[in-house]
Amino acid sequence: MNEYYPKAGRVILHVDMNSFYASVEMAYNPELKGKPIAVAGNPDERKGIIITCSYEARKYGIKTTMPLWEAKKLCPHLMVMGPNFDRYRDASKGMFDILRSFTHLVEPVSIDEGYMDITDCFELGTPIFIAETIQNRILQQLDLPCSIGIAPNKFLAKTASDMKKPLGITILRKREVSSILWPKDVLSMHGVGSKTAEKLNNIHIYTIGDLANANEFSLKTLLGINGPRLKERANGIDERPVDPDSIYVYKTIGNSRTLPRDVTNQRQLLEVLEGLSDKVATRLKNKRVMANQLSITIRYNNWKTITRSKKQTRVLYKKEEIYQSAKELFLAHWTGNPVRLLGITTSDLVDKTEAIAQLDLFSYENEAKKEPLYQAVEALQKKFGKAMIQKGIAVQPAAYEQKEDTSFNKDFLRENQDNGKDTE
DNA sequence: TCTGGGGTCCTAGGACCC
DNA sequence: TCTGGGGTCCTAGGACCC
Repeated sequence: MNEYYPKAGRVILHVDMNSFYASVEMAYNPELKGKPIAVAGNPDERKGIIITCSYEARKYGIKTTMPLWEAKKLCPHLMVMGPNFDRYRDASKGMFDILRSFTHLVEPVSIDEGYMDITDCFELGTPIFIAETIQNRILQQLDLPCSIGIAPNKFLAKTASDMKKPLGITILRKREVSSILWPKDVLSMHGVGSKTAEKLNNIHIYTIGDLANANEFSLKTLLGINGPRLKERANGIDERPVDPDSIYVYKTIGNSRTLPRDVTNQRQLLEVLEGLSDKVATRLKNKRVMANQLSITIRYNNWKTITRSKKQTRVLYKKEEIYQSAKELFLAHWTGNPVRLLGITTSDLVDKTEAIAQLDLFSYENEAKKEPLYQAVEALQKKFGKAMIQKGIAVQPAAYEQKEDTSFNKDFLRENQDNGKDTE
């Protein structure tokens, strides 16, 4: 058990951009301000769903992931545009730069939200003052609105930032949890989706308060380790630290594509896989990582989705290698039915320099150590002392091809076996 | 002419090892 | 004529979030 002192009285902010993509579009083109606008995919490519919409559009009942035609029915004069991801990335960078000008303890969780630990920032002013300053600066410098939650931990800060939108600042203290949080529907809780809510309802847990006071054992049986964790959160307990480095740790990198039409032609599907391989390879390269695991996703036209994965024997990073591996999996598992979506995801990622170092270690050092010559030198060193016998980089890669041989070396080997090296 | 694309974390079963 | 109990790795799928 390592000693862990939960920091007493942390001050955590959760900064959440309001209808981010739509707001960026309005900042970019101010004529859109005050109008019902939406960012959506192209319906001709079967991607016609609402990605984000402005507050004016929300008044009509338009929601994220709603099909475009449905949104148009609710609001015929809705202004729809395609996504401009470069703009959103730039705006996101601008926002996080502002946050980091207050403290380095900033943890981005997505393109438009992040946590800050401002416990030690008292010299900058009170938490509310800091939050107001951040909000004003983002509004003035980027013309973008955000909401901020202030609380003693991440869960409460996240919950608080959700309570006033747009341009809200909300404090949620732990002692207010029972009066403010407990009356709410469990489904409204962060981390509880429709499936979990349904399970909870089945055992007569309907509100966050019900969850907070539920039997821990029943929750564990029902939801696994997530059960007790949700109960803790419902009681306002959450000791996760704000980790500014979490964004640098990539767990998976993947790309997927919904095809404009269902495809049954194998050649066409392989072409799509090739394109995806190219994208994934580029992203691996940009992030300077290599992958030990690759999985493909096939979604059929009946919406049935399968994933098939394979642990790799060699680290992947080149487009060709990724494609070969993906192709193999695809051909082994594709039923021949019409395909709606294809995806490639790489995981078990390792830092490129480390991966290369490991490769080198494997191909040079380990192989070298198997070399009779290398072992002979070691044996000599043991006998006469390292100072007397220079080892250096004596073994050339070409020497690997040598047959194992020479009784001369084996003698040294035998001598060494008695030296009590534990095997196994 | 329903239902995007990027992720994280967890579970569960089987293989395999000690 | 009997078969325990860990642990880890691999694979597939599901829930959830923005």
